[in-house]
Amino acid sequence: MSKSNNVYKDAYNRCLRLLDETRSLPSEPELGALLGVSRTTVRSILARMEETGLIAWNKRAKTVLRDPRSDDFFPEEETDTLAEIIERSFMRRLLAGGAEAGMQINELELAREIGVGTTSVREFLIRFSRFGLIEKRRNSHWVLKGFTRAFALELTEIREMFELRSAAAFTALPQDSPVWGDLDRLEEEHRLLRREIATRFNEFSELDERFHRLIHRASHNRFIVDFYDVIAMIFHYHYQWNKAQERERNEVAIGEHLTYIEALKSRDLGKVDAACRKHLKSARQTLLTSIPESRPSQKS
Amino acid sequence: MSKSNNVYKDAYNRCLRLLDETRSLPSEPELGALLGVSRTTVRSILARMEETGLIAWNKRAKTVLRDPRSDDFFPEEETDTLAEIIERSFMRRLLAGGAEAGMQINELELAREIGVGTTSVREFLIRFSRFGLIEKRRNSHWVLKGFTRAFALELTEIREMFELRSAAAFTALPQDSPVWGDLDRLEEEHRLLRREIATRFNEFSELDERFHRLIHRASHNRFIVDFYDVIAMIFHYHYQWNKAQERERNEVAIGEHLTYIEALKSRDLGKVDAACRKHLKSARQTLLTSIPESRPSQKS
DNA sequence: AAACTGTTTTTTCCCGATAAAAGACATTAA
DNA sequence: TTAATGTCTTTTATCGGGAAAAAACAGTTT
Repeated sequence: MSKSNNVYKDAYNRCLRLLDETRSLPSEPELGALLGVSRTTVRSILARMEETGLIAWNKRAKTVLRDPRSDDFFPEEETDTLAEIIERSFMRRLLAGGAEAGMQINELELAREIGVGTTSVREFLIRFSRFGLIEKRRNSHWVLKGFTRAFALELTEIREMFELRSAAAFTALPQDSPVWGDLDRLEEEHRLLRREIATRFNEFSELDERFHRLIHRASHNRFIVDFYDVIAMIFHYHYQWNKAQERERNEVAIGEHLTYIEALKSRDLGKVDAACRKHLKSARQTLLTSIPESRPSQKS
Repeated sequence: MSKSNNVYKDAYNRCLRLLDETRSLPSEPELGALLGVSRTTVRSILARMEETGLIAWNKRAKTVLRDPRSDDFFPEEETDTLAEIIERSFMRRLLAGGAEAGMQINELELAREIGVGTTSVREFLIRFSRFGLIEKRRNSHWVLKGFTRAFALELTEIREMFELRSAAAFTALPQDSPVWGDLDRLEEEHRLLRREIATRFNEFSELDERFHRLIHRASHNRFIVDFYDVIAMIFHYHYQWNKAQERERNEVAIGEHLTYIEALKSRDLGKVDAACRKHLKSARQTLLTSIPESRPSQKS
């Protein structure tokens, strides 16, 4: 067993949802493009759909025979990539306490615990290292630096630097740039979400990420754009971790975003700067309050 | 053959150089700390040194019997880590032309060409990806983004942002901080190098890196400090690539560094800002001129 | 009893192998 | 003659295994 077929399973599930909408499926290359997989995988999917009586498949004709039932779907947990599985396990350990800074990370132990090969764990750790939470000792183990107050401050310092610059670049974008349309749509989504905040408040984090990524992209700088991955990762887990006053926090953030959007649309640099600073300051505050204050270290 | 013993060979060579200086070697743990390896490796080294008649080894007594000859050393190329070997091969390909942006990178082919396993190549590519020169397509190959003008501009934009901030932080450091001593020593080295610039101009790049790292460290921000790895990597290969007017360029840079150091010591923020800006501007210029202007693309 | 040496266990690093997935080539239908 | 399908080849993702190196443990020496 060398490679799981999660790509196939995930694409299969997504393809099932497509079945509801049409009477017949498009061509193999088209389906591949739609699902983001190769034709090889598309054909495996079609083969199984034929087998389970979902479609009749003869060359170009792929007729839908029946609606998918819930037991046609592969279980959710089988559709995750190994990287996702490892990241989740790792972050659970990291956030579930008992993860003191300085603690060493054992590849073999992690691999055994998660039930995967060491290679995958190694690759994960290498990829993960750019988030600044772990560090490698030459020819030796990894060291946990910890999700500390210092980390949050360093992270937000860069974030503020980058976002202020991106926001300024944003206002300088020509009127016919498609970003203005994107911004209008995001604004609309914000207004919608605010109206239904009572029930949909947990949808904010996804909207938040799309909004900030749009702004960062205006920098046209790959290092700034890529850095948002670090922020997104931290906030992703932060949102899962810190549920205190989630509704209120998100409501406030939506308001700040709308002010920020207005400022961007006015193209008034002073206003943009102020709105951006204000929002980032409160974002930093929320992040900081969610960090469990570690006992003051006995000595330097 | 699963793992080369380059750690042992490299440490052995370094240990040989130690032999010149003393009549007897220190304890095993001490030697390990000195060479940065474990006791296991130290003992392998001692075992071989005894075998080749370099030392007499009996428990604590490790007496030097003769001076090492040049054929006692392991060949240089056997002391490199796999990661170094792969990086060098990869960068040679990248800089030796024929590496158009958009070209796809084949792990298997790279591994075969360099004569290493695919795992090592994969790990290298993952580590290397943070430099922003390559990018991974999900479930598929890597894509070369190319060492282009755009890359250099994006890199230097961040560099300038980070260094200006670090330099400002530097001036705010208390008088009793050890960095002022470090700075004095670096200044002395600069003066020395300037005096002997005619013969030692190629030693500048190493001094340059130490100087800028010292400044970046003052930011106390891991993301800023880590980003210098990207700059160092690019400049490392840039120095090997672009030898045009190396002496002149380095002489100018030394002058700029000295002004910059004076400014830091004066703790006058305005002066620091000006000196830093001036130096970074000329550094950017040198980098830009070394980039082969690619033919304007036929169409978007 | 502190610091060393001798020995054993564990972990890291790296390869080769294999199934999944992508990609290329050949063939056929509209 | 274009765009699909059918078939074959190559590449990627992942595992298990084994040597190098680190780390832990036990026994000695000063």
